[in-house]
Amino acid sequence: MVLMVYNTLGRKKEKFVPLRDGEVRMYVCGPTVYDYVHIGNARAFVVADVVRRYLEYKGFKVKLVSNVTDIDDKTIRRANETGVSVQQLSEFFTEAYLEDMAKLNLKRPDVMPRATKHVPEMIEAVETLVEKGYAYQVDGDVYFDVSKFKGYGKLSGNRTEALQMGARIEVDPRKRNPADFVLWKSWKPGEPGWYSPWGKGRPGWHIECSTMAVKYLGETFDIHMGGKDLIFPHHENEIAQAEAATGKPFARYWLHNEWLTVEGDKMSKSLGNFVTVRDALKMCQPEVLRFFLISAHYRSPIDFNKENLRVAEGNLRRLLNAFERLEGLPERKVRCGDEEKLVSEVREAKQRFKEAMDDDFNTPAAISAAFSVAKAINSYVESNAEVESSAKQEVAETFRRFLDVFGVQLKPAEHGVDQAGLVKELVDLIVDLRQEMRERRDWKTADRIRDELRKLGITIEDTAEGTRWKIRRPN
RNA sequence: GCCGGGAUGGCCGAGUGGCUUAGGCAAGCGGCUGCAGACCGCUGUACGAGGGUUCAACUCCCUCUCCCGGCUCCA
Repeated sequence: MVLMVYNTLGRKKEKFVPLRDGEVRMYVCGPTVYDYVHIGNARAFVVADVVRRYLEYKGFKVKLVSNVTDIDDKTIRRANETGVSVQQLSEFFTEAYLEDMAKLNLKRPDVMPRATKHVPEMIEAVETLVEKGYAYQVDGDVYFDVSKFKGYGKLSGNRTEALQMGARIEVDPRKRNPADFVLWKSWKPGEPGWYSPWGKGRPGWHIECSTMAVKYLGETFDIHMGGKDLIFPHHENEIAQAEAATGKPFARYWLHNEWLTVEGDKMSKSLGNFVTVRDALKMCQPEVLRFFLISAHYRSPIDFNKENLRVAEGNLRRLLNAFERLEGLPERKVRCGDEEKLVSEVREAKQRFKEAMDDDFNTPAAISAAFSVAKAINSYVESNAEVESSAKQEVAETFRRFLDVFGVQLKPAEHGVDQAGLVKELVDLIVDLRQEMRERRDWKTADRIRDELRKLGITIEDTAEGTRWKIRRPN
C-alpha cells in the first residue's frame, strides 16, 4: 500500500516516496530551551514520533534529527532575568525537556544537535550565502536578501510585496527589503558571542536549523516537520537559506500540525493559559495525555480540557482492558469457529489500520480499527474461557503493534501476573478466601474485601469464569 | 490588505458522489451478575444557509453566514 502525506509545499496529498529506497530521513524542529515545554509543543513532538513509528512499522529505516535551540533571544532574555548563565539555563531546560519526552514515551531522535555546538558550521553557511550574493553585511549583522532567492514564499504562499511588514514590529531601516531576515547578529553586552568574519556575534535562529539539518541529513532529505506556526517565517527562511546555498531542493515533504487550544483558546502568555507538560501530567497519566494528543488528526485543531482528557482515559483503558483480557486467557491446542471469527475480524481491522495510517497518518481512524480489535476480543471472551495458541498470538501481536505505533506502552508487570511473586500469591489467597465467603453468601465481608483492596490499588472483577484481579497502575 | 483552515448527531471525532448515520463518550432498552465493575447485544438523534452540476451530494462548483489561524518570538 502507498503512503499518502499532505505536503504543505504544494498543499495537497502526495505519494510518499523516500529519496533512498527503504530509508527515511526526517527533521523535526525541537524546542527553544528557555522554559518547560508546553502541551502544544508536546503535540508537535508526539505527532512526529507517531510518524516515525508508523514509518518503522512499514519497514522503513528512519533517521530522525531534532535540534535543541539553546541560543537565541529568548534564552538570553530569560537567563538575564533569572540571573543565571545562558548555558546553565539551557542545560536545565534541556534536561527537563528530555524527561518530559521520555514520560510521553517518545523515541529518542537519532541525533539531537545543539545550536551552540554548531556555530562554526553556521558561520560557514553564512559565508557561503555572502559569497554567492544572497546575503549582505550591515555593520556587524548579516542579512539574507529575499529578493535574490526567487523561490521565496513557495512554502507559505506569502508574497513578499503583500506582507504587511512593519505592521506590528518596526522594520530595521538598514535592511534592503523589509522581509530580509538576519543570519548573523552582532554582539551586544551581556550576550554570549562567537568570533566570525563579521565580528563577534551569534547566529540567527533560522540558520541554526537549516545548517544542522543539512549537516546530519544531507542537502536534500525527506521529511521536515513542525507546528504550522513555523511555516512562516521559520521554514520559509530555512528553505531560502539552504536552497540558495546548495542549489538543491531542501526537504521534500513538509508536514505541519494544527494548533492545540486550551478550553477553546489559543495558549498565550496574555491569557495566562499556558499548560506545560508537567502541569498536564498532574491531571492525567502520560499515556493518557499522549493518547489524547493523537485522538484527533494532526492537521485538525484539538482542545485540551478535562472532559476530553477523561474520555481519552476511558478509551485507552478500554483498549488496554481488552488486551489484558486476551493475554490472561489460558491457551489450548484446538481451534474452533470462534477463533476463526476472531482472527478474521482482527485481520480486517489490521487492514483498516493500515489504510488509515497510510492516509496521511489518520490516527483517529486507526484508533477506530483498534477498537474493532478490542471488540472482537471482548466478544470472543464472552463465550470462551480459553483460546487456541496461534490465534491468540496473532491477535495479540497485531494489537500490540497498533499500540506501539500509537506509542502507548503496555507494561506486563501490571497484569498482576507476577509483580514480585509474593504479591501475586497473597492476592490470590485473599481472592480465594473471598470466594469462599461469596459461596457462603457472606456478601458483606466479600464486598469489604473488594473495597479495601481497591483502596490499595487492586481491582477485583467477578466474572462467569471466576474472579480476575489486577493492580492499578501507580501514579 | 494578503495568505490559509474549519462548520458532521447531546459531546468528541473520521469519511465518502449511491455500499458509513466510521469509531468513542453520553442516553435508552435487553443480557451477564448477590451487588458493583468490566463486558456482550440492540436502539435513537447528523452532515452551517442558499443556489447549481448530477439519475443521485453531507461528499463536486458558486455565493453567503459564522468561527479560527498566519503575515511578529511561538509547536
